[in-house]
Amino acid sequence: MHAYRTHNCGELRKEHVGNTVRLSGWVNRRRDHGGLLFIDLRDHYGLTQCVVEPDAAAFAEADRCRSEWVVTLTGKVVARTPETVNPDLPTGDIELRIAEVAIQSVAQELPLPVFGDLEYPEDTRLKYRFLDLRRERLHRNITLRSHVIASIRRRMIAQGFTEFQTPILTASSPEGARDFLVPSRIHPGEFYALPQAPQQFKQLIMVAGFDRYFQIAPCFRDEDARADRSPGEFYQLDLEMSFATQDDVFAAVEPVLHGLFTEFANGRDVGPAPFPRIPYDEAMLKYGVDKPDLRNPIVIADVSAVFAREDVAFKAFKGKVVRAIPAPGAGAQPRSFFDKLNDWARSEMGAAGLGYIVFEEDGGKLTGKGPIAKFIPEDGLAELARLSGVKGGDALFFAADREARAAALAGQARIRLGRELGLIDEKKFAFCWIVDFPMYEWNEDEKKIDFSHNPFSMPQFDREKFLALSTADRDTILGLKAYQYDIVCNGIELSSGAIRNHDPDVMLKAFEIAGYAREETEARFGGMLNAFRYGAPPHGGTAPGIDRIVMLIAGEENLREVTMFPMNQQAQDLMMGAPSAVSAKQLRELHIRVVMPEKA
RNA sequence: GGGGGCGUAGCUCAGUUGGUUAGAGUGUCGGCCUGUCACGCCGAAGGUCGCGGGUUCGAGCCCCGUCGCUCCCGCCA
Repeated sequence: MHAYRTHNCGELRKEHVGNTVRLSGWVNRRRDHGGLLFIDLRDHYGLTQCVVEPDAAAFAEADRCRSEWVVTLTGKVVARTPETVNPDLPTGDIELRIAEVAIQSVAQELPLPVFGDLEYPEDTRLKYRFLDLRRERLHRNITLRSHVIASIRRRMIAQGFTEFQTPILTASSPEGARDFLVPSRIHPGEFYALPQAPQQFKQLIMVAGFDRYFQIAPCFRDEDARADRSPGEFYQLDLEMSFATQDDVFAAVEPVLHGLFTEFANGRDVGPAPFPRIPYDEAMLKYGVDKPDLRNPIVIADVSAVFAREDVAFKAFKGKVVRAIPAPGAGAQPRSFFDKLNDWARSEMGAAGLGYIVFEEDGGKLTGKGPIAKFIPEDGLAELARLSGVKGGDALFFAADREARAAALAGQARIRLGRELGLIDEKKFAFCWIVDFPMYEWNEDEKKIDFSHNPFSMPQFDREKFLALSTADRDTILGLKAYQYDIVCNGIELSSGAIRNHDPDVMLKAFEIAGYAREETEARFGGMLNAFRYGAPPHGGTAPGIDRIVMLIAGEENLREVTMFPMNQQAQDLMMGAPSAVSAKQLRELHIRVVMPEKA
């Protein structure tokens, strides 16, 4: 007989009755009935009830066992009597009659119980991650993550993509996020950087003629964490295609994501492919964000013209962009509902307020109630209702400000209203592409033009005219769109991608517009720029976030619930104790001297 | 860097206007129990109330500071 097990803890059924078997696992639960002792033995595969009586030879040893001890139990499989069958357990028809007990490992009193499904504080869970991972929820999520990644690999390979690895120690690149730096021992004063993404490498792979690349790629960015943003590191399904248009990329990615989410939908609805394609400008108008949750039926309308009318006397909105956010059925909400939203807009969004009108229908005629309704004549109200699509019993909220701020406030109000009015269908995955992102944006602080997203994207503009642009063409430049797109699901940005700029002249010009001298661009992106001078195929791709995909499929709101060994919000690994100080010898070898920040 | 929330037994939490010896559940330990599967019953141990200072006759509770965790803004594809 095998030293540890003949079967796993989720395996035994009626047909095994009469067999002598050996199981190993953790003591999930111990129930001592005096004349009878039950031990539920747990492993990765399941749970098996084991039982022993006081007159049995193995009783004394079994009686010592406590929660989370690791033990090997040997004995005969017996059928349970009909009234003691446990229908909730796959192994519930049988039990193991313990004849032999071998204790493999004992456990101290647990800082985090494995049994049960109570919530525990994050720091305890992170410090004792190995215990938390034994618990059903995390164990299931992490296993799911593995299945999701396996499915992604299958689907990508089926679509003709080839997986390649790219370096982890590479060069710092100036754009985007802060880099993690690794000091060089051999080259004093010089540093490697961990890749923020394999962006340049995958473009070089295209130049090298490999045509369709993918990788489950680790990415490193030294920025602050959020619930949907792990500190430091995360994984992307990085992919790139040669001789591909934007539509080709969409056509390659849609079946992978649609198929993947359908495979793991578990009763949830996955909207049909092709996914809706929404231009960035339209998204900002209708949803007030560039990552709209399309499960939320609310659509924002621009009603600036109504408040600009001479017969509309509401001064606070004059000369401003006014966005209207319909709140279906909110007419039935108490006054406090409206006050709360107004308070939220003032305190958290820094807005002047969130005005509203409650619409009532009276014999086919629409009337308005609320603080600002009286400033608007009857046909003005009708126009508001027409533009926003509200009807009797609905409320209409207003965000008034400069355009960007009005859009942002309206967008956040839309999210809040959707949630609070229960308009979100939780059993749905709503995908969309956001397309035509602006190439550049105005940096108000530094009074200069910045790349608004990925600097390697191809501008949607005639090549010769682009090369001829000058700083005098500011409005044209800020109006430029790029072949740059995002995939969004349920209001979460899953990925961004682009058709790349593979033309060295256009690239140098693109950087020049953003304030990088030609020599500087050559110095910083020389590797890639140089490659483009030796025959570069037109190419493009994208990189959906693996962690966020798993989070959506697992129905979790936090990345730590789908990450095996996550760091806390302060980017510390509480289990391993990272980051940590290193020895003086290590620092000397790396030619590094530590200068601590001065205490304020 | 800034804002919100939280911090009381190993764990989850309660603790009234500031008032005797800070409680419950769970876990641990001991006793009883032959069919439980969140077993049941009895008992015991277990607390620098995050830390420091202040106000007060008296502080878990009020004030100031500080530390930790978390959510958000800034930052970030």
